[in-house]
Amino acid sequence: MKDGIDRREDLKRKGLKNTKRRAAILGILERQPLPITAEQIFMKLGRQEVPTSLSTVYRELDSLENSGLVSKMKISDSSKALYEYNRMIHKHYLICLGCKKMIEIDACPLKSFEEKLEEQTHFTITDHKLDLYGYCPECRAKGLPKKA
Amino acid sequence: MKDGIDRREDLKRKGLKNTKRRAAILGILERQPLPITAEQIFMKLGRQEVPTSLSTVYRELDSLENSGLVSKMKISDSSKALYEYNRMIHKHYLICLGCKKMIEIDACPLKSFEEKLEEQTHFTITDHKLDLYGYCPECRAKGLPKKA
DNA sequence: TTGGATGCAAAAGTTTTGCACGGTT
DNA sequence: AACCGTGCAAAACTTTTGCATCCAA
Repeated sequence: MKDGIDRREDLKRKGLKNTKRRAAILGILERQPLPITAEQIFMKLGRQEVPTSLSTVYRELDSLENSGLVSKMKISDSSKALYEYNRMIHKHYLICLGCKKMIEIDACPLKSFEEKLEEQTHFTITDHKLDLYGYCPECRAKGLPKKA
Repeated sequence: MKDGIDRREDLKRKGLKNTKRRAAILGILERQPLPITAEQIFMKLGRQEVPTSLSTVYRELDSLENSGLVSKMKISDSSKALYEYNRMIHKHYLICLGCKKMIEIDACPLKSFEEKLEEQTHFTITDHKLDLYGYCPECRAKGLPKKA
């Protein structure tokens, strides 16, 4: 976990001012093991006595994303975007279609696949998005997925 | 390419009425090699003299998706959803970050990876979402991605 | 005839923006 | 002082919904 000084360094390097709200948002994201929505951050800020408007939360997340400190993602076709602290570790998520719980997956099987595709398509592949979906043991025990 | 009779059969099997608009939307999607937005379908309908309200387009896409005839997807964090005729073929897309062109990829390297994950997590994995991103030869020639 | 399909307008939900003011450097 | 950050309200944008009417089976 980074302290205030480290955080100030991160921001300074990116040319961002070290404001109370910005530091609080980064701190929340750093302590969060899984991606969360802008609204969840907004509510946590309130509880931590750093009242912040929702529009500021979105604006901060946007600049933190542009500076590379935070990543934005969407799962499936859910409406709200999710944000996570960018730990610079490539990873994927396995998401339960029943209870929506997410599990972090560190392994990634795509390196050689991408190399093959680059040869075939002459694209330069820079990135990919992979999420897996299914049912966790608990939801299976509850009889999910429902059978017809 | 399916004709009107085949299309009527598809719909009937799903318990959907064979209306002019529904058939037109299915026809457009069938002829489309790549996923398109609701708005693009809306505009194509106008050009084909099947004027349709945008809300009906969304409603139709929703029922066609529920019946399994059409698939809905979102790429990256783009705002609009994309729809494609469900050809019952598992596939992925490689998307150029410069010009947004999409290439269909038929191969999928995830089967054994999913089996391993099922063992490790005790999830039942039913699906996944994989899109690849990069730059096509044309955009690379134009100097994309821009270097700092 | 009857229930689904449709258009229109309004609403919903998430995210963005204009503007005036406040805080950091 | 200069510039970025912030709150508030309003707007933007995609998608959904209520309701009256229409059409296919």
